[in-house]
Amino acid sequence: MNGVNGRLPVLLRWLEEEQPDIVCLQELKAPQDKFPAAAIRDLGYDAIWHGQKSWNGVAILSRVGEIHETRRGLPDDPDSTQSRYIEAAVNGIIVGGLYLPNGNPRPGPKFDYKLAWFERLLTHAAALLASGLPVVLAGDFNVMPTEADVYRPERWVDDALFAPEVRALYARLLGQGWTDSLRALHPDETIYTFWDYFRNAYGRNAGLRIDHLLVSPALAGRLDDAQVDRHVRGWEKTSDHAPTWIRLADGGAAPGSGRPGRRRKGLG
Amino acid sequence: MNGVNGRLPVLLRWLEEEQPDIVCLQELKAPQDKFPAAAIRDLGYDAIWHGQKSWNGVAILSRVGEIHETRRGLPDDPDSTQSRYIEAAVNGIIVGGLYLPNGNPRPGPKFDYKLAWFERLLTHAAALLASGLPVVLAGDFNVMPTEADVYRPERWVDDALFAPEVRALYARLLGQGWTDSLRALHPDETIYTFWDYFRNAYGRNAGLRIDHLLVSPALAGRLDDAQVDRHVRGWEKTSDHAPTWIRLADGGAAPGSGRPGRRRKGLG
DNA sequence: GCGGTAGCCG
DNA sequence: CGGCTACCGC
Repeated sequence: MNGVNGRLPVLLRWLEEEQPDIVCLQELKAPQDKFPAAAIRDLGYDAIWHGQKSWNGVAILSRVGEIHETRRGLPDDPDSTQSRYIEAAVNGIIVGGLYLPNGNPRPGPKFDYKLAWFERLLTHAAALLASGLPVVLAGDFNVMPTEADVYRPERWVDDALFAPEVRALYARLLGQGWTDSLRALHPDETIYTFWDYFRNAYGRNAGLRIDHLLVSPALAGRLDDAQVDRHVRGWEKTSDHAPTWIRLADGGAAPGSGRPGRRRKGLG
Repeated sequence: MNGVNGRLPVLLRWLEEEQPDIVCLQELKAPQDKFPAAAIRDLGYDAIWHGQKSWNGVAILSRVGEIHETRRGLPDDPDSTQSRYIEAAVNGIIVGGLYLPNGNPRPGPKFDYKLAWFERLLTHAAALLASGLPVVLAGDFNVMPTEADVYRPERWVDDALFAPEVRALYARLLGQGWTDSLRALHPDETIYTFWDYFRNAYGRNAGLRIDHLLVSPALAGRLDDAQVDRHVRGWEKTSDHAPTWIRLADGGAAPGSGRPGRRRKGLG
């Protein structure tokens, strides 16, 4: 979001136009009591959120049934001050919304924190997989997984978003059995989810793919579509991230079976 | 203006709708090189301005001929850091655009500065009158001249905008021979030019008349109309002041002669 | 309340 | 570049 209140008109417009079923938001940049719950509810969305003054902040919205929160914060996190993870059962799926630390500058304590947070995520993700439940992990991972996911890879090798250690952690995560939805459905496409505000990055399409929707094996076969609402990045007063989403076929249906499922998960 | 860049859409809309001939702006709140000259020129206005970072700042615009700057700053001002006065000959008239210090709190150094600035203005105004030229002094004087010019006078008696010393200075100024255009043409009307942003002041019409257009004797006979564009105060993202303007009959014509003059001076 | 500033962060 | 915080001034 880069500020849920500053972007509220953009969020509401996107919700109205796209009517996503379940939404994960990151970077609310708002304290707990400044989350615009009323305006969101007016569009028919239930919401849970974990706010924080100035930084971070994550939320889950749903218009397809109650949100049963399962956790906020990763297990064994020594720093409970940063609101970066929220998880809930919605409509028979576990949804984990996350905002992984940026980690710059590298090296440094922030980079170390990113690695430690990522390790805790791996541990929790393994537990989620072990449960056998249908799970989506969605959010800003602050990692470009491969050279295909960044406009000029050579300029990013020393950056915390593209560092070998970080890419290795992402690879280990996928190695657990998660499916990177966007890449799975578009193996050879240039896909970006983020364009920074400077130097006309969006106009030049100098972007990054750092927002990911990982699905557990129980859901991989139901992946029906996965896209980025790129045009939203061109709106006035918009976030530097574009909404990224998947559509899941109804439980049990095979992918490409022709009929789009009703369930859909976006993030912004 | 309360920020010429933050209010640029409002300014441009008002210029387009009303097409004033000559305009004085106060409280630009922009450094010299951040004045939006291009956008203003695109509407057909020439401009001179004296910017200042964060505070004050005055400008004169004209669409009726060249602006021949005659001074910026009052004579003998020991503090050249505050941009509060700009003066030019335009279309045969001397236009002095001013932003008199607010002066609160009273007593205090800011109040003393207001009195000193006002005294320097009196001295310069006397010189202008002595010249015999047609002169308009226009701007935010930060004075309600009488009890008729403020919503609840009793609440303002200790305020720097209504203090006896300040009203006395304004009375001395008028005593030199200037005509307070708005009051001259509307002796018994409640006229406000400013409504603060708090407590729904505009909705309650809890306003002040602090923006004045004083004309020299050479122009007093040509006063044709004098009004406040009150509705502008109701626009989105608008200034706390409303544009205030006079219309002058063509040189030599008597007031109320039936045919409106072309010349008009606004301020905002 | 609503401008402007600065520093922080990304 | 553009959120956030905080402060300042009116």
